[in-house]
Amino acid sequence: MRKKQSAGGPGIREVAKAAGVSVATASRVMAKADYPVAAETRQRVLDAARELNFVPNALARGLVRSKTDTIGVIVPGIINPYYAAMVEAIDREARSHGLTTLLALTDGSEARREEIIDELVSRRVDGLIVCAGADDHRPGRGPEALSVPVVLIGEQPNLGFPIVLTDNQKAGFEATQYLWSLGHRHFVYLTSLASWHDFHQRGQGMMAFLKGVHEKAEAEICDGLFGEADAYQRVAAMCAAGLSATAILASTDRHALGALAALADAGIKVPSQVSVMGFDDYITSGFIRPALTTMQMPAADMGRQAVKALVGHLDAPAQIETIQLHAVLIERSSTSIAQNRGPA
Amino acid sequence: MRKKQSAGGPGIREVAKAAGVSVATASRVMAKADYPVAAETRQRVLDAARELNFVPNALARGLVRSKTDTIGVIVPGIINPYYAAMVEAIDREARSHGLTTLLALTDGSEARREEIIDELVSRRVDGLIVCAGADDHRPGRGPEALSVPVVLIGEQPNLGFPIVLTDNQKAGFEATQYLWSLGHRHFVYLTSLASWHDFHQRGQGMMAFLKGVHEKAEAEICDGLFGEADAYQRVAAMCAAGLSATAILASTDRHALGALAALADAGIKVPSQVSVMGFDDYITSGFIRPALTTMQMPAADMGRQAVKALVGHLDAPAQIETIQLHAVLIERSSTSIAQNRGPA
DNA sequence: CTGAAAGCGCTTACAG
DNA sequence: CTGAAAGCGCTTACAG
Repeated sequence: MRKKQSAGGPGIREVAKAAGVSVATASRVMAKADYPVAAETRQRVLDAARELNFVPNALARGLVRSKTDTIGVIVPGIINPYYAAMVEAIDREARSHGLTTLLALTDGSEARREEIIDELVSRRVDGLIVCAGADDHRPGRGPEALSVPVVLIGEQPNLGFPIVLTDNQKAGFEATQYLWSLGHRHFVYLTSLASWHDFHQRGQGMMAFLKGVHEKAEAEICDGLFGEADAYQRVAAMCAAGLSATAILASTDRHALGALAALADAGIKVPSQVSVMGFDDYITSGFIRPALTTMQMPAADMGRQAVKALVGHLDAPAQIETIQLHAVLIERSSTSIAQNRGPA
Repeated sequence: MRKKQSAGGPGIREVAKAAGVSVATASRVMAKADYPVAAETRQRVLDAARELNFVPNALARGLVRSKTDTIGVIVPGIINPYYAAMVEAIDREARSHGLTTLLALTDGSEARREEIIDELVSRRVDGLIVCAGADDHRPGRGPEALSVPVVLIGEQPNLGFPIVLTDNQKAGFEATQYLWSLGHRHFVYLTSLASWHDFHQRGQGMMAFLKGVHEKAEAEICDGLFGEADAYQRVAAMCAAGLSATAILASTDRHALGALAALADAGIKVPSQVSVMGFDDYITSGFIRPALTTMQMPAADMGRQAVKALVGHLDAPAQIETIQLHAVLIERSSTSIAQNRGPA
């Protein structure tokens, strides 16, 4: 490379020249607000930079500093409002720490996830937040194989990193306990596959509760459901065959929505004939009728906690910790006739 | 800086040394799959790289190439499924062109948007996709002030860039035409502020249609609504005061959802007493009961088109073009009693 | 097919 | 408070 590139606008050298200072001084003014530089000199540099419309090259800066002030965030996707809320919270929290978020989507593929990690590491992110896919099983690389600090969100096989979790089992336990307190003794649990950690653990919580009661209870597992449409069809089929359960617990509001539609189309009244309950509390859930009772999962909070943990690690390599959060029961009219009105 | 940094894993120099070749050759093997290198030499480099767990430094690479194979994507947020779908589509399309997406969120602030542009330019993205906020008014910088190619998505004041648009006015026109064909003559349009371009134009389309009919029609604008809750309260108030309109057109499914809840709580039957229709077609909309008739906006398609336009510009500075897409009417049971069953 | 060397645009000890 | 210069880790004309 023997000749100067002209692309990319003015560099700090042009700014220095225009201000009549060395590039070292120009750099100090531009990059370190508190570095002692004579006020008048500083102003000249600032003026020159503005004049030339100077935008510093973060690539060069990152290269020499071995630090980019960025964190990589890996999620399966953002169509799912659960991850969308998580990502927005991460972005805000990161920004408040002076960090820029680099978001990457895996589409739920573990292979893609590993590619993405390399991609992000090659861009020299200062840290990584990896959000679990629904059924991540292949462990990723451990701390020794990765050159950046990592914080995990959600159940996943990677051991040895700090991790932020919501107690899904407890949430399932409490949801069932609530339905039980309403008098329900026959349950259906709508779920996807046992490999989907969160959903599976919610189901485990249900079973744990039912195992602890000293009264006869029935619970059917209806699995293999992936979206609203699956849930709709399976519940419609149950209704056609004669639904004997009085409570449907859905592993996510998405399944609950499909179930509610199927029940409505079959002429079954909710909650007087059947109660329905979900997990997540999507914005939608409070505005459908009947409004959906649900266990609100703290997606945004998980995101925030993960950033805080990561920033902690960046400042000083900290202990491997597990941060445990909890779901909150939001009671609405799909389970309780006392809650039949109001906007949410 | 007098001493070597040890951070960041092995560099290409270590790989070259381990393979017994020059860094030039190592670089060629790692970065240019088609560059003529002796097969055996190539293999030695590849082996050494794997052995050392070499992850190339994208910062250094970008610095020397003046090219990062990244595009910056600026959106207000991703909680809104409209933008979430757009961003996912952009990410996939970009990846298929070998580009990585850098996503940044403005929270709807024009000031943040401009900061973000600088941030992204400083990271030397190869191009930028700027998705309009609901009421972006302050024009951003034009092509002459920006050193990267830009493609816009959605109505916004920036002139001089290629732009991908959906014809909101036509969508509003067609929605109204459809409701009219069902016999409705008295309409309410639920919207936010006149400054929200998309919503405003949908309303303009409604008015345009009504202006063209030779029969008496009434249309009320109900504005200042921002979410489901606002729509709920306003429609609830209308119901309490005696609703005289027979058709409610909501500028977004979110408003429609609030309206449906208010109508349900007021005991007003949809669609037999009042028809409700929205825009966007969120996944939810097909599963609520009554299922929501809506104008499906091609968010994903807009994203894909924007990437294609941007890639075109990258390859060869192209013409300033406007790509116009269209909404699709999805008829469901909230307007038509013929459509009262089924999963979607 | 391969290598030596310049250079991308910054930051930062080091030396005033 | 300021500057000269080395160096971050790559890529790429140039010259074999």
